[in-house]
Amino acid sequence: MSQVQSQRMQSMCESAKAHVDDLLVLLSKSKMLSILYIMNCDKEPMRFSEIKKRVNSSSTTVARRLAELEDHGLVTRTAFATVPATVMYELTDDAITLQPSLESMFEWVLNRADSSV
Amino acid sequence: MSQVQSQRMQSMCESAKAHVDDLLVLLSKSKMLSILYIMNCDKEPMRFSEIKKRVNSSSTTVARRLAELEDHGLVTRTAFATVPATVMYELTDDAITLQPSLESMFEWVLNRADSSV
DNA sequence: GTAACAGGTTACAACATTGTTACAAAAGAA
DNA sequence: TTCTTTTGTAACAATGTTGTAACCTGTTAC
Repeated sequence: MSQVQSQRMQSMCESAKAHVDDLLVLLSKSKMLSILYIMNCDKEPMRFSEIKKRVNSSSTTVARRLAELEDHGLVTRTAFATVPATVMYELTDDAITLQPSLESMFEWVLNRADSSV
Repeated sequence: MSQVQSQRMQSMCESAKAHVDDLLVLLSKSKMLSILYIMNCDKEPMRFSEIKKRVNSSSTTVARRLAELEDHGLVTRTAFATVPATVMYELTDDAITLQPSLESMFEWVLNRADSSV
């Protein structure tokens, strides 16, 4: 850990610790890392059905995860009045800054999964 | 996503996908990222009580997480016959290769928590 | 003999999360 | 008119996870 980070850690007030925990809880929810990773691969806005198909989970869970991401300002939701409905989800700039970490973490996961087969 | 990764994704057999999911589920368990991060900061072997204190969780949960990490070959557990007992946990080389991702992810989390106060 | 310590385990009740099923809206196609 | 589509939501039972409280080991100190 760098000295700057260490100092920041130590000087952090309770409310910031709560925010850190909050974010870690968010990121630790089921399928959350996958959703963020998938959306970061294709930088384009993505439809609900496409996300659902790629993470291979129920509508309920995907809808919940996307709502939580929206609540935290990590995705934007845009609905188009087509028939049938079209809804696009897009990562915010803040979420995009998480990309290097995600990519590096998934690379580790893929390598480990590979070598364990 | 790089072309190499993309190809690896597509050519992955079902069992590898299962391994990926397994790892993502592991990493998504409560306190797991924190434990890995903390142990990666201090590279030294760490005592159970120290880990427990730093992640601020119950013995039960910390013990469960450490056992899961050991099962996955990400930490080693070494018991010393001192009185009272001393047990040291240490990241394996494999787990240490996850460090850059973790550090970068926690930096993102800390920055976001900071700016949301 | 009993208190204290680290490092747990076990049982269990409370709580959280999941997927399933049913439903809805809106409009164009058959 | 009814079917189809996408994008969800609501209710609910099943399942999973958590912390708490009690207990255990082994040895040294009182």
